[in-house]
Amino acid sequence: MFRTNTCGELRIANAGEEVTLAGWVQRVRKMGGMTFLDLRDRYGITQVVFDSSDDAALNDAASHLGREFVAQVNGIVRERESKNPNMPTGDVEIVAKSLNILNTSEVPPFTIEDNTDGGDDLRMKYRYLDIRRSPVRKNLELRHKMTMEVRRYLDSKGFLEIETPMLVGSTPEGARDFVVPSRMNQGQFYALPQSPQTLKQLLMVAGIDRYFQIVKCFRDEDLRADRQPEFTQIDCEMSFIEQNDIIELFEGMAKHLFKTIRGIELTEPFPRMPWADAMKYYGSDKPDTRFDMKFVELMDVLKGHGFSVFDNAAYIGGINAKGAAHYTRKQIDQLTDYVKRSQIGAKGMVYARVGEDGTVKSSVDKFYTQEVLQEMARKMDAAPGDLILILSGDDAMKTRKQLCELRLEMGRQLGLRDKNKFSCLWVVDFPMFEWSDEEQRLMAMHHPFTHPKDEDIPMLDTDPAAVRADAYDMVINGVEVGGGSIRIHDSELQAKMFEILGFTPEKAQEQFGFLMNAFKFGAPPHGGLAYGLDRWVSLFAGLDSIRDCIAFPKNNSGRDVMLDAPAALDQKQLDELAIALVEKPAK
RNA sequence: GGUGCGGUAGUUCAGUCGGUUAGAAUGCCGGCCUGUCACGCCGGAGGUCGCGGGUUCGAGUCCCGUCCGCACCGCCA
Repeated sequence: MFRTNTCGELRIANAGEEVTLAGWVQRVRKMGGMTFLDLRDRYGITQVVFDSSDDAALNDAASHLGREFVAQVNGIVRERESKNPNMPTGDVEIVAKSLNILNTSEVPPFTIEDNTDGGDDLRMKYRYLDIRRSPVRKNLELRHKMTMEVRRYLDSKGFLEIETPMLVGSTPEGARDFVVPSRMNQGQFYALPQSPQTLKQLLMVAGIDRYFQIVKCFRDEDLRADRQPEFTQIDCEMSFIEQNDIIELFEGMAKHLFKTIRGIELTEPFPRMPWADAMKYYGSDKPDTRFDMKFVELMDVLKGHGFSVFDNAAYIGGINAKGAAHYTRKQIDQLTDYVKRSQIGAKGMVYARVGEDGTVKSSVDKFYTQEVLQEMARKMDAAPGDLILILSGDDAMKTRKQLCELRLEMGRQLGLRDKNKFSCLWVVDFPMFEWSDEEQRLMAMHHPFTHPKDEDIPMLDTDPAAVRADAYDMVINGVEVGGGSIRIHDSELQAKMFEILGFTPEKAQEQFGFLMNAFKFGAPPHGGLAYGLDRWVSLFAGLDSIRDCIAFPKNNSGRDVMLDAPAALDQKQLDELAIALVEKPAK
């Protein structure tokens, strides 16, 4: 037998047993006449002891082991003379009888320990070494456990897992496609799916009724800490349902995951917040509701008192940072600089402290009487010790987004964004469309197959920008962990949607004819949802970046630094594909 | 496409106002050590200061360009 046990399982009860372990050399401690070896595998670390008074040659061999050598050790489990309470196997050690070096190793470029000395770049280049570290391995284990629970839950609800193709056609709308040239159809290209959206709808037409798939999706857009060019969705679709059915079923799945993965029992229904409220009170369609600090509009209180910045503003809004009146001038200046950064773009920030005696001291005292400031404080629900921060601007939506950034930063500074606290909600009633300045047309906010709210359908002809959709996002701690919608199942309505989106009937037929044709053959009412697996795992693992729960992620510029991909193709391959590269013109 | 921060020993970093031979920790190599577990002690090796140009008597340090990494904005139905 290659090994009788793993390096994580032996306990005091095993004392006296003869065992064989195999693993990697974590560390060797040479004490002269005796040598301690920490042997590591996926399951843990076990100490092996070599004693020159028992076997001098064996002790010598052990003392020459290098880090990350692969070794097989046979010996007797013994209770330790001095125990290590910090490790699960710390009560025992293996008294070595034999040592077999299965492979040597070069010195690794960074330490294979929980707190490695390696930087991100280096860890990615040697990801196979990084994954030997338990924090990374645990994230992958968590991910595995989550997919198991997802399958268990959805299976119990009658869902079928069905694979859809990775090589599909490119579609307009939405993100840029990754494209794959076709050798057999020269000059033509597949696209990798941004999501199996239309295919799962066709499965509904096919009568599958409840479908899911844990599936890779591809979007050729710039990366972020929470965005990879390939990512995994838990993609679901159901027939003969209403929005509420979907929300309840997938809220059930969220609760199942919280319970089985994090041991958190969520009993209350998740709040459902209309999109308009999310924007009004949080300036975001994915508010972090772990803390309150809602926006309060202050136009009526602060406008018209001779402070020209506010007098000319289209929006004035404040947040109440409870108990933050102790903020120094320097801290407030830093906050001002924060919101004035080009990424946020506020022009300035007004602040007001509520003193212990209840008086309000602001940075714009010369424009406002204490009465006005008191009225503002009342509106803000401010108590002694609170700090009020106010932004204004001539574009209400932009100013709200700036205030949103300020709110999140204050939440962070005040320690209100605890990674072990979870606040879930549904954001519902998204707008159907949003205006694109670049394209000079309405674009689908969710996607072109989203069903408008029944009561808003008449407005498709009169005021399409005001139409709301049967679309919903699940938001946890300010992270959009999933979203979906009721779909259009009527070819007439779908055609109208394409028309509003600026498609000619010919173009719509060319791009989405397969879907509209399918709808002519008895498409059932249907809808669905997709959860972002990477984001869920990151949230449960308390990670700052989804990269940490992906075995082999891409870097900031979409490169796999381990594989050194993407890379140029051989001329022969290009010729087979009939692809000619264009020299980039010099700048 | 844009903004910010970073790039110095294998690794993580420090390096003052531009000034002598560029440092620390850790890792690595050698020696000592029989109860260590971040073992300890002694000794040693290890540098294209990302790359190119400029300013200067003199550049790791200042300026310009460029490459790479990270975070963010745009973008991401």
